Amino acid sequence: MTTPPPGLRERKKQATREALREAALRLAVEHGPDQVRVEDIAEAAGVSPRTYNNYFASREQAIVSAVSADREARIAAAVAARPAGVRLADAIAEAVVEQYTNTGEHEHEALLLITTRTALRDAFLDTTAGIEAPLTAVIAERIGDVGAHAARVLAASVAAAVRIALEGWLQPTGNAEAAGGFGTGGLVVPSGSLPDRLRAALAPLTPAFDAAEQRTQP
Amino acid sequence: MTTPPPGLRERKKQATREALREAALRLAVEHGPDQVRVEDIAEAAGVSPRTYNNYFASREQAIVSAVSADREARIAAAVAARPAGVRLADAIAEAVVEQYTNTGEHEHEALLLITTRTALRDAFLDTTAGIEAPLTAVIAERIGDVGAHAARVLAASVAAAVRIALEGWLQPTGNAEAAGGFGTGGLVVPSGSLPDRLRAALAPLTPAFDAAEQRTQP
DNA sequence: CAGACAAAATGCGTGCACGCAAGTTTGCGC
DNA sequence: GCGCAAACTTGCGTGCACGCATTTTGTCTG
Repeated sequence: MTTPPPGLRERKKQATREALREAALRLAVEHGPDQVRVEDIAEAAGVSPRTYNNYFASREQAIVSAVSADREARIAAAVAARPAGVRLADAIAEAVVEQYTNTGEHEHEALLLITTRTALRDAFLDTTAGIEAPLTAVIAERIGDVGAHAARVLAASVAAAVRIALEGWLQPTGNAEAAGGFGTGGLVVPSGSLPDRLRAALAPLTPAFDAAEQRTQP
Repeated sequence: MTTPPPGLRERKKQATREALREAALRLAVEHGPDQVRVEDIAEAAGVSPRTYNNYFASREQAIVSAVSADREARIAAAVAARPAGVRLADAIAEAVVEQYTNTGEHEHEALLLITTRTALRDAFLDTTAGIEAPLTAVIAERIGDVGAHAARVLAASVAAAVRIALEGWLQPTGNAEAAGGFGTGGLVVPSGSLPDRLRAALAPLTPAFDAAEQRTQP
């Protein structure tokens, strides 16, 4: 289940993908997100515009993917790396926080950019959906095949929680009427760091994980 | 907090929206989903193509919205209608099942259509996101303001679960390798009715709701 | 009722996503 | 090495989403 030897074909493909990522982000930072056309990105990466669209389904996706890279796979690996003794809920929370905390200098600059445009923000939030599949796998491994459904649902819930945490974190200035049709009541956390937000968002799901875990190892 | 008297303006707007919905679905059924251009839908509804895009952000959204209509608001109302005695998790599960079960003749025809195109299927699944906000409101009302965060997360989890249930239900034929990188283990529910799927998807979240509910009413 | 004001409809222009049908490269067995 | 099949790239054409400026249409007030 390891990488056999990645042939030339695959390596070239990854190189192109990386070139597009890098070009997209760099141009967006240099000239502003709205002043960059797909044509420019493709040219900077040395491919045709049509090829660009074989790699990314939207302009925003390319820019954002330079930041999110392949966090998806790393989260699953981070969960699997935790000793089997710790509670599943804790293992996941720690892994998630860990993977969303490596804010390199380079990335921080990009995040500021993302905050400025709603389309970019949305694209970034959509990347959380990518962690569902890997998470489903590791969760299912813990709670056994009888909980295959549950694994899927729990993974999706985690993704949703992470999304919510990021959503609030990327909010430039605090605003009200965010929840659903009525003010949030007035006493929500004003801002908070990203790790705190992530932990807070994941906390409500803990009981569900505990229950799922206990059902298999009584 | 009731509807004062909805002016002519608002009524016309809803009429236009309804006309677009109806036209989109009808034309899609008649000529096939791919043979219908936005221009056709707009013309059938008696508005300009540009106006069409003021109501719907994509062609698929218009078609799908004829089915999903405003299930969002109805789900929240259905939850609120349950007596305060029943467990929150049960109230939500019942309300969700109830709202996704009224398969009118007309709707069933549309669902078959949706199954045939991936783009339509995705658009339909995306409608589940719309129930988050109303659900957040009703959940928050039950568990109090201290659980404002939790309400948001739980609502999103419910939406995710519903999405998963619908996803599986719309699958034309059973296929493997659906979960995350490895076979589902072999013993998942082959098909099942929609209500069953919904209940099964929501079940893993029950402990989380119980915990949230107890924290406020010990 | 007239005139001001807000909201929605419309026309136009631009960039984009993507299907399709070549053309080109890579991998592989002989 | 040779040639073939699959994978990837590219050009082209079409329909679409959406910003902007303008016109039309409710709505409110004196």
